Amino acid sequence: MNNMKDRVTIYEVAISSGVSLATVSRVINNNPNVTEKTRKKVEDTIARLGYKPSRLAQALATNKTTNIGIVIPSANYVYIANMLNGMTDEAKLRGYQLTLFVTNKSKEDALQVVEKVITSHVDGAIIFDDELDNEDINKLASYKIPLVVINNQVKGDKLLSINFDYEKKIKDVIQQYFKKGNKKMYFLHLHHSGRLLERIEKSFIDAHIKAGKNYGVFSIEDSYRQTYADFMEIFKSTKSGYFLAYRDSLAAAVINAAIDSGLRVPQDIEVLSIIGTKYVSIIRPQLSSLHLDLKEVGSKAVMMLSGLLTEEVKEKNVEFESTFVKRAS
Amino acid sequence: MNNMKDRVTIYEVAISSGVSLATVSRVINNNPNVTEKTRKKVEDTIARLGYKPSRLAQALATNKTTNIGIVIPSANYVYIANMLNGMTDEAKLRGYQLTLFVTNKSKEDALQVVEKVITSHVDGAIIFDDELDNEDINKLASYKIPLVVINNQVKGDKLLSINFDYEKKIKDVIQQYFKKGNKKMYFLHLHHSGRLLERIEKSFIDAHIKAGKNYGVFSIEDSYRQTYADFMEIFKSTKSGYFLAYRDSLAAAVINAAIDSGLRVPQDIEVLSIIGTKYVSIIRPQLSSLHLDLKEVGSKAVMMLSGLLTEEVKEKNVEFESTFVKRAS
DNA sequence: ATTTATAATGAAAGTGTTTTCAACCTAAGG
DNA sequence: CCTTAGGTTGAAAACACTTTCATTATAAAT
Repeated sequence: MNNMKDRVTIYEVAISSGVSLATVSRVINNNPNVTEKTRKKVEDTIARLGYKPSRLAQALATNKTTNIGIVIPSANYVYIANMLNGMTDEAKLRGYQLTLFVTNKSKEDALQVVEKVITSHVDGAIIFDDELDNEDINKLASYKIPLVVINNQVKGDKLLSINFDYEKKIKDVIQQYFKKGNKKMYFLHLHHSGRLLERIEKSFIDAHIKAGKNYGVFSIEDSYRQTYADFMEIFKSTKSGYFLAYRDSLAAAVINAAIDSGLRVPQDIEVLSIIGTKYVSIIRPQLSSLHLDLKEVGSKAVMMLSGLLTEEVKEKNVEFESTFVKRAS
Repeated sequence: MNNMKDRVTIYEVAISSGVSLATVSRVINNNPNVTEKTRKKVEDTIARLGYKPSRLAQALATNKTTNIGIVIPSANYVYIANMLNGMTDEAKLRGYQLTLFVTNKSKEDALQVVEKVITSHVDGAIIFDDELDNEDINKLASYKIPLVVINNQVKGDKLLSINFDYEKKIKDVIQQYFKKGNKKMYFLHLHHSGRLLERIEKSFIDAHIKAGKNYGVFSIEDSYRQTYADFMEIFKSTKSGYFLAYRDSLAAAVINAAIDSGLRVPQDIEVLSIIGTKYVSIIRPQLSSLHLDLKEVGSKAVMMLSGLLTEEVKEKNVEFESTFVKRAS
């Protein structure tokens, strides 16, 4: 049995149902200017032949691909997976496909990604990656690619943005802590973590300077294993402190190292994970975190982009508010 | 300053450099049959005009998109994120883009996804989703879409496959346990978890029947929170057991519930996470698991598909071997 | 029955490339 | 100096659609 199908084209459908290409096209696109009779006829032969329009040819003709590009540093982070989850759901609802572009946190790759996005003919793109700077994003914009930019401080006339209030919230948390807490606070500085974290770090430092308080910064690798090892070392001498880490896996490294060093959480060591995923409550002791519904962010981003594409922009900038959730750490 | 660019076409490049479309095309595609002189001339005007070939038009003309479709149940699982990570890296290396198709574990969505993959003109697809059955996959194959199928028992002439040895390994683990362990074993049955888990469950049950041993099955939701709640209840009466859970977040639910119920791990309660991600060693007590490098699986899948596309198939079926890693649970 | 307005249809051009084939040019060989 | 072979080039068709505009068919109005 040879049921291999050669792609059937609109041309064959037209011939086979005795109408013109234009009419078939109208049927496909639900154009009302077709008699019920011919519509039925065409639909029948479409079904009989198993015709499926080529999105490629449609895209070329209409200059719309129904593809949207997603620019992220990597697919491997849980918080990004959460966001992707929201995006895929919303995209499916609205008939878009998602194409992934990952920068791997490298400037070189980021430049490549910009080129790829331009030549890929996406209808628009969502950028959640602060490896892309003003120049990159303006380049995309100059190619008339509608953009939603998440948590990246770039400016631009046409672009929509979503921002988080991490910097502000961190400041609040710190202020609050100054009143009651007594441990020295430490910020975990990550290399190549992007400008969001830099801004948060600045926020952290500013708050301390303003209050005339002492603080510490540890530089760590973006690796649970390495951070755990580092802190096993650190906790040989440092016996107390309040540690602010970017993600829950890094915060978990601190917490686990503390406990494995015989320190008590939160009596001796306190830990805050800035970006919390569902693992904050799986890890024991449970991690305090700034909670944000990343899935919601993802679907919001797609909604906004979709609005931009259909020229029904409702909000140009939305800010997501995170909430500080105090857990056992 | 208006630096908005209208897309410059190959036509304009041809005019502007005084050659034909064909020649420009040759330059773009590194066709050797072009004199250095004209090549230089064309390349200069390409640079000057900022011309970028339209991948859409190229795709239509060549019937190649350099896009590959990735079919997954959801982007939200860590093990899938790991695999995606391997895929994006390998795809970048080989010049492919990844387009996501998620089925949401619904048969209806799966059918839609099949249609979308067909009309999307991907060069090939990687399927890691056992919501797609023989019929679906044969349909894709009948449209001549090169396929790599991961952990899905479908048969097919042209398709490449990657499989895991979970069923066999589970059997081994159980046999081993029969020799030394004394707790009753329980399998955590997930609704809508797909046929992979069903096969593993069958493997589990078979092993017990064969050995004439007693076993238990708990039906759970695919949710950490719910599973945790369920087991807080279960542990009021059940005070010991060896629990096999599909993913680490579910295994963690059991372990946390056990500990929060005052039971000891592993003295009273033992837990095995079948699919382990990096969280198995973050969670305390650390989870025993079957270890598999999912990132590697992802890149292997892309390599294989890439081979299929360039007609250099080396392996038709590869089996990834998982290793049982005994940790503190 | 004739005119008029409107709805349905088709021809053809447009979308931005690649590719085939014929034509052309150049340099080598006689 | 002429022929020939080989490498370079361009014209035009092909890819699978959409869309505009002109034409034809249909129904309504006189």
